[in-house]
Amino acid sequence: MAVTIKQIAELSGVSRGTVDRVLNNRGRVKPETEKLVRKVAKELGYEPNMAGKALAAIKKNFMIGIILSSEGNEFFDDVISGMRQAEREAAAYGIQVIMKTMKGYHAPTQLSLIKELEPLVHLLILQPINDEGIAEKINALAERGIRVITVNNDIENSSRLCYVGSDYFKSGQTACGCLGLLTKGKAQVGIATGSVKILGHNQRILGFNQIIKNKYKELAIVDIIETNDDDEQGYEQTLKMLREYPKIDALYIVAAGVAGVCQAVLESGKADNMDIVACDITPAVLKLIEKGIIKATICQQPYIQGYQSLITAVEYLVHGTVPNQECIIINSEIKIPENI
Amino acid sequence: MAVTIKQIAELSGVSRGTVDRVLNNRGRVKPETEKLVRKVAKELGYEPNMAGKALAAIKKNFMIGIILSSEGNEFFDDVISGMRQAEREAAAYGIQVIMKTMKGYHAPTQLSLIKELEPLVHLLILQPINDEGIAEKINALAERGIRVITVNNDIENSSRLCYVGSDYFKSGQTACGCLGLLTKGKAQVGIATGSVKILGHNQRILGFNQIIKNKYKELAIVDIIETNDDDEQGYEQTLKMLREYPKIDALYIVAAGVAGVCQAVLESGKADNMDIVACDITPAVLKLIEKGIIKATICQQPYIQGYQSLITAVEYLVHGTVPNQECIIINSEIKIPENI
DNA sequence: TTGTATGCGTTATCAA
DNA sequence: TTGATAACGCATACAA
Repeated sequence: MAVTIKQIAELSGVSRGTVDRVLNNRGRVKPETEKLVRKVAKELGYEPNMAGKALAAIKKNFMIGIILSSEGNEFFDDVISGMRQAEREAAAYGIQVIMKTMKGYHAPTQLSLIKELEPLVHLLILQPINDEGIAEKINALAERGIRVITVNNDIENSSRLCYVGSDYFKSGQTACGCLGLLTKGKAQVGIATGSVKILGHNQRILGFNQIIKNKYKELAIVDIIETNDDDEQGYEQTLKMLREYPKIDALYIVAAGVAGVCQAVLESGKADNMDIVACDITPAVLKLIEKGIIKATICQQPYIQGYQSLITAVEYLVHGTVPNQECIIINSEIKIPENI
Repeated sequence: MAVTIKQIAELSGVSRGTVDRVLNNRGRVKPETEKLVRKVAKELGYEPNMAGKALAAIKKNFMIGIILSSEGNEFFDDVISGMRQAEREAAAYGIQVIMKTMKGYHAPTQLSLIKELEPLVHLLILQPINDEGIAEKINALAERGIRVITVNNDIENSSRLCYVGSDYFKSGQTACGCLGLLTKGKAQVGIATGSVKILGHNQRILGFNQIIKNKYKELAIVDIIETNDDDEQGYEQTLKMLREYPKIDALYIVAAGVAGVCQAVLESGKADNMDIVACDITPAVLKLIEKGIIKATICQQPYIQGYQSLITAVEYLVHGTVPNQECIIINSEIKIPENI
């Protein structure tokens, strides 16, 4: 039988209320009493019961806000599925969830969504735009007692409670590891990134580069183009790159626009001698994987990201659990046709 | 606000007890009353509150038994860690866990452990030995109301509640996919299995073979040896195989004995021209991966297996949740040095 | 500074 | 066949 507050109260010769005040540091307790209660609690090895806490938490009517730049980006479908699952579990605590979505990365738009949710919620899950104003807003919210959990992207210099998402640097390292194995460590590599303005994309390229430097010294990056996450641009830029550097025999596609990039490879007649590694797994990528055009893709488990971010929020509100790492890193997985 | 039994009772003009009897099919309710209550519950969209159930479950003093052939097999260290984590969470329901371990795969030993736990537990998590007597015992337990969850290995023709573990066939497919990419689809492959008597090992080889047949037709399996999960035997057998078939330039190591197998490869001076894919990630495998001797390993996420099996048990006991698939498959992950 | 009473939602027991 | 009531463990408003 697990130890309860009631037992501690009886053994200490005080009331349950007093034990509660001691164990939750609410003050208004005589020092000697406090000492005694703590001693008894420790001796018995008291661990608070989660079900009891959960039930009591219902009365607090917690509300969690979510803001995602998910519109028109199918990557987030799975993130949202994960959040929906976590939302069902949160119902046990009487916690409600309110989600706002936006399109693109316009900081003022995100700011106004934050202001909309601010008066309603006790905690905010945010896929932050990398902008000074957003960082400041996160800090301001924290001072008002509304903590922010960043999801999918992190934001530096802010007092967010934690970050839940992938390690972009490691994702890039993994991509390079795959390409190294595929090419026996010898290739002329072209990189198709989304945008040099997006932190995550750059971090992936940095990781990729680091492995080249330390391990695969005969992989050479000969060009980097930007797709702006767009198939059209990916197509045009890739065609140009392949014309300009005909020796390219490997590609690392860092972000979206994958279908366009691969279209260009096919039309250049180079598909047979090109090792391509991509990121994530949209329906478009899936097709290209199955056809063998893309050899491997590094996936960041969007469902888990969504699920874990909301569960972390619930734990914080209900049990006061602060995540023990500041960054909850969701592993990146290597996917090939056989393990999809 | 979520709907509660109390609200249903008020709106139906009956007591909470009656609502409980209806919704949990306990009988002893007048048909008309039952109909009314069900109607009201449906209209309000009633969903039972998990925290409430959890709290009430404490009084039942549930006990879960676990039996693992884990002694001397470090693969299970992570399985057990996952179980320990789930055990902490089970404490919220007042559920206790009792674990028995054994060494090797002697069915009578396992049977006697089952008999030891039988009078104590409400559910059993078992890593079953593939034996007729064990299957029968599982069925007998089910009839007495003690359901069994198989973990890591499944057992056919039994009334187990569900299986939690990897898909060995798919693991083999994935291994072949990796080897296909590494060798550009052309290689003479040697296979080092654990034992042809162990179901999981055979299923991996079947999966491997299926991908050869359907996709990589120029991969040829030239020999299969048994390590019996032992480094010594792995070493001897591999040496022999490499002498006999000097053309072998790829290896699929299906089970343990990895260090021995690789030692033989190194001593034959063939390491530089040998693409090796292994399974799981023990400290020995880790070293070989980091040295580049093993190019990739297919891991079955032991921690998740342990965690998920116990969580599934808890859900079943507390909420009566029967898993919606008969097999809860834990994904196999491809690991290379960069994503470990 | 401390104790008491009540409620959170579900389940079980006992009485009617 | 039903209803009333008391747990389960924790949190808190209010009384003392």
